[in-house]
Amino acid sequence: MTNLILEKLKEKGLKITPQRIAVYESVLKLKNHPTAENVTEFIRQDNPNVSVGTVYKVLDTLVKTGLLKKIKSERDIVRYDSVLSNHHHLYCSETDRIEDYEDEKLDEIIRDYFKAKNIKNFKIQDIKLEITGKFINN
Amino acid sequence: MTNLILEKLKEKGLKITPQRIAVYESVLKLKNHPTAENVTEFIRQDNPNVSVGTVYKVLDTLVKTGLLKKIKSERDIVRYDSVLSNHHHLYCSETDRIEDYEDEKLDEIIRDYFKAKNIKNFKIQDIKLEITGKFINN
DNA sequence: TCTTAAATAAGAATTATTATCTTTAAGAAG
DNA sequence: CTTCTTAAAGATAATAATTCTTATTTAAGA
Repeated sequence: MTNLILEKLKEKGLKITPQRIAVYESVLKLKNHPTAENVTEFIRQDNPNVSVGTVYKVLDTLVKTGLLKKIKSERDIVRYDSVLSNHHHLYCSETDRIEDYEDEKLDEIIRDYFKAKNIKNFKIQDIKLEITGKFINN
Repeated sequence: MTNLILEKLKEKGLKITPQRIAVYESVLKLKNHPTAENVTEFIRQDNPNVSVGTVYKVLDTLVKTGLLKKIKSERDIVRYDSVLSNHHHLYCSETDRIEDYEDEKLDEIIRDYFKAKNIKNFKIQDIKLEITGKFINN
């Protein structure tokens, strides 16, 4: 895994630092779209001396270079996503659980729909569905 | 307009106060999905003595009673929407502009799609599109 | 190995929001 | 209309998430 991370960082022309490796790795490992706090906590298990500011800065760098994405949430916490392929999110209406949802067929339907119907004054770059509801049986 | 506001507040069983009227009115008037700060600023033009805390509290009350909605944004600011009918949002990738986008036909297509395809372990309550891109010529 | 720009640590500062506590006033009851 | 009760507002302290600042350290190329 570390090799992959090193490669990705290099690919983006980023200086390789232990902090960057640790932050990137933890977002990859932590499944439920971690917050900056989640990441800090996780990293500090092995590496107690990383500073919070650094975590924020690294996360920001990774988002800017496209290695991570931010997730929209109605609360005031920003969460991060390491899945870069196009996908949507299932939001639980009762907890803060967020799951990925991939659906190529749906993407195609929507893409086609907007290809036919042009929105005036707006050039679409990306379309994401936020699907709110309840997780059942789980 | 004030009559409509009074009616709505009464309908929800809320005590009629000048602050509630002012907050509600300003979200209706301010088109671009205002933040709590936008609302406070706007209100204080006429009514310099409303406190910030009250604005937050009133906004919260209006959201809880269903007269307003919160809008998701990746930044740490919460924004409010007075349009209650089902609609989506166009997000500008370069500024913080957010516009409403209504499209019944699209809603129907998506609704039908999910009626056919069941997501396991998840009961859908609501689906919103966040359409990111650039506003042109404007 | 040396140099230098870039990254990190530590903690102060800022921003958005919430909580607390006292005062005020809306609206019901008489 | 006046009084009473209680919810709402005001002021401000507290908290939470994030950003900024400055001094120090370090990665990586010369």
